Amino acid sequence: MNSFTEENYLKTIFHLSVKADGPVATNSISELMGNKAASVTDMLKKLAEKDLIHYVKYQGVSLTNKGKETAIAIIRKHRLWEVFLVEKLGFKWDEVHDIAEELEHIKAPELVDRLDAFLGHPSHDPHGDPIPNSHGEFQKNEWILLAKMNPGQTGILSGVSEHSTVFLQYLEQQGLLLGTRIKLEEIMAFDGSLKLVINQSQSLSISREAAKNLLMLHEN
Amino acid sequence: MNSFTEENYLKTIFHLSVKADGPVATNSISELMGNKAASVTDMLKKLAEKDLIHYVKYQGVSLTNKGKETAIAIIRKHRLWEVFLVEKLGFKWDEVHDIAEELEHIKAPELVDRLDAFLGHPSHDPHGDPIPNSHGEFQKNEWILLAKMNPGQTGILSGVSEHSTVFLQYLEQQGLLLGTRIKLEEIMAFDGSLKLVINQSQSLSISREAAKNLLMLHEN
DNA sequence: TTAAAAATTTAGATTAGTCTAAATATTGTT
DNA sequence: AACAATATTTAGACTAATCTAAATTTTTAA
Ligand SMILES: [Mn+2]
Ligand SMILES: [Mn+2]
Ligand SMILES: [Mn+2]
Ligand SMILES: [Mn+2]
Repeated sequence: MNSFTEENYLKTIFHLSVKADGPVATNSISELMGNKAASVTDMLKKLAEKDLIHYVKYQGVSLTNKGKETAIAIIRKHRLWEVFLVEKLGFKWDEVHDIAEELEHIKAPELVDRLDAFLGHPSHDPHGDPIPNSHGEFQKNEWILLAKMNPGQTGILSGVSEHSTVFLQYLEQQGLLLGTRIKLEEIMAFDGSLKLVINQSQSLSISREAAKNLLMLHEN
Repeated sequence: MNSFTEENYLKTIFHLSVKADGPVATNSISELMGNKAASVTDMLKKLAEKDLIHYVKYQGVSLTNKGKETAIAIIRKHRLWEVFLVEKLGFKWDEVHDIAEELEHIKAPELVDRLDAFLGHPSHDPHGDPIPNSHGEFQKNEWILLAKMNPGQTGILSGVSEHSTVFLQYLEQQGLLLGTRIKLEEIMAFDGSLKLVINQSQSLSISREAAKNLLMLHEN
């Protein structure tokens, strides 16, 4: 069995692999996990030893099939627990990420599938991320960053790429919930901030920083 | 914050304190936890340092108020999760102890009380043990061991003092569920085994070993 | 009341995961 | 191509939790 720590490394490597399409760099893992690069190197050796990653000194890493399966299983648990916390226990979407960070490491093999059934096999977590099924399959969302859209375009806010409480509370305060229709009116030349119209009525301005974490689906 | 390991020691010491009324011996902790006595001594020093136990070299330990509160909080979580697993996820009572052993260490402070409310503030876990409330209060059950009863006496099976899967499956197979009315007919002179009548109809024989783990309430 | 047995603690070692500082390899730039 | 900057790895050290073997204390019982 893998330790709590090994699982967190695998999950981090998985998330980084999705973005960058080459191998994942030691430093990027170090940065995302808040560990020093030297510590990361030690762990990479151990994960390679266990056939969870492909590791070539100085050349970065990628997940083996075994490693990918393991990572996806953890992500599945994380997202199912987030649904549980919001749907059943009444937590708000900005309160559940850290709790799920603990719950995702519970090992009991029966538990996940029973939880999934209890929740009615949800397809997405409270932040819009797809939940892998028990075979590890899940659809890739056709998301486009709000920050990449052009003035005049419209879309539905369907996900967030940052799960921190501060960010999610900010969104809620601005009325930016998942499912909100957003029209990008204008991009300010001065600071790149975005002028929006939400739900065809309310107008609102947000920073480019914020827009980089908002995932949109085109209407159709 | 206390580590996973420290929490398990506190819980073990609490359970041992309930039985033996003097201080708890190093060896008894060692035996129950499956660790060597030398390891226990190391941990006792650490727990004493953190004011969770009273520890006098060679004289055994007892919990401080702080230690007792901590232990009860963990037991509360353990028992609530067991109820969740049985009531909501459909696990059987013999499958949940080990899973709860993991879940009891989840730290999120909001979680417990929300779970408690979601479950409708249950008073007992699936094995008949009382669940402490959020202030750490819980009634002591007036249990008597089946093995201590006399022939002719009748009672309701209300708890078990052993939570292992093998034992619980054995009980289920014999039709010995919580709530069953049991009349003790006779104690065999040869091996001390007990002849029972359950629910006023079915007759059944069990070992003294089994009877030592069955907790009865007198009818009234 | 003293010697043997049992319980407990100490000493010294090991493993996982982390760190800092130093060494080495890779990449980018003149 | 050579040097500087950056990225990565190695070396050596630390903490938490465990172990074995040896030393010490307490208990039992002759
Ligand atoms: Mn999350
Ligand atoms: Mn995690
Ligand atoms: Mn239990
Ligand atoms: Mn535990």
